[in-house]
Amino acid sequence: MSALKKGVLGMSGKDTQGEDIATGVSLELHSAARLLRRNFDRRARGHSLSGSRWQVLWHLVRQQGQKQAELAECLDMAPISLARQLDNLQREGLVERRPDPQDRRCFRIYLTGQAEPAMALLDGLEKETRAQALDGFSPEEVIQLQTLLERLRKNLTREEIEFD
Amino acid sequence: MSALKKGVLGMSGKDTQGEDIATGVSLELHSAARLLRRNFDRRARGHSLSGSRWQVLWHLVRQQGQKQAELAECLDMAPISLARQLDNLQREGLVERRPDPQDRRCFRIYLTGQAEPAMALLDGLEKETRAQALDGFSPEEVIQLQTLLERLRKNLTREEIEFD
DNA sequence: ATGAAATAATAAGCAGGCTTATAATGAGCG
DNA sequence: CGCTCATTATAAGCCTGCTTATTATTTCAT
Repeated sequence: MSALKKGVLGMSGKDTQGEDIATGVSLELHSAARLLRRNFDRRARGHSLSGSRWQVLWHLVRQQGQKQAELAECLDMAPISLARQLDNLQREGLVERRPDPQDRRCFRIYLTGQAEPAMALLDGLEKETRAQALDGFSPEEVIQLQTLLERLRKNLTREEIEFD
Repeated sequence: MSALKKGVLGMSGKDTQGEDIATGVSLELHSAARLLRRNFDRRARGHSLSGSRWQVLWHLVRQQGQKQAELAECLDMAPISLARQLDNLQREGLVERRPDPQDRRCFRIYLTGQAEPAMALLDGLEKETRAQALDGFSPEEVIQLQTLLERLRKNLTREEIEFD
């Protein structure tokens, strides 16, 4: 059964218990993400904001002027999904689509002045949620988690490209 | 600014850089979960299955006979969300709702015989996705990730209860 | 015993993500 | 030039999850 080259799955073959534990990673990841989002969204709802809006704005604060396709890739999100988020953000006056003079197909995305107070609020809410989620974590553990997740994410995005 | 009791957020106050890194945990978690789901769902789509179906079935293989509310709590999911999943799974003949003789309000959830081959297939797909996601991870790192996520999840579910 | 409060499942309707398909524009090559 | 192919944004429609509201039943306190 070539248990040798299994690598990560190396625990397989021993018993089902080992596999169950490994499988748990997928489930934990899902649950954790869902709970995090729910927690954040509950805080943000009153202000007619949300986690997904925050995610987009957070990136824009750090990098404006990208076209939608670029921005979507940075956010690991399908372009159409981002487009709808931008529709909403634009309607609420937080974001601006500026036509690109070089290429009439695309828009460049910028924050408006109104985005600043909204971001201040959202950053606060995110901090609260994060503090709850990471209660009892040492700073090293936070970095550890962050690093592991980053590697996982890169493994999966790399895979996306190879898929084509 | 009482930077002392900040705990996890202890890096704040120094500079924005530290906060950005900490904030990244939320974003990474979201992205990782989304990519994982997308990867799995792409594999499963051809068989008219999905990650969310797998999640429910996976739990049922290990514990049958729970009522929906109990099952939903195990899965960190709102009861109504589970209900709709069960509707689908039932329609496809993978799951059964049996009335509880003691309490006519609730059903007990069981797998049918048809569930077994579907689970074999899904477990295989999940293994593939997981292998990609965790490529390059040592077994210890997988455990680490799993453990950190579990703690995070528990922090957030504990919080849910306190919310009431 | 009975009426009020809790609990189980579901319905209605929204938000966010994805796939697939389309229209418009740009790029490249004959 | 002109034709094909790639790319940008969007539309239509599905899946999954949530909140809030409803109905049926149970529990419990009086």
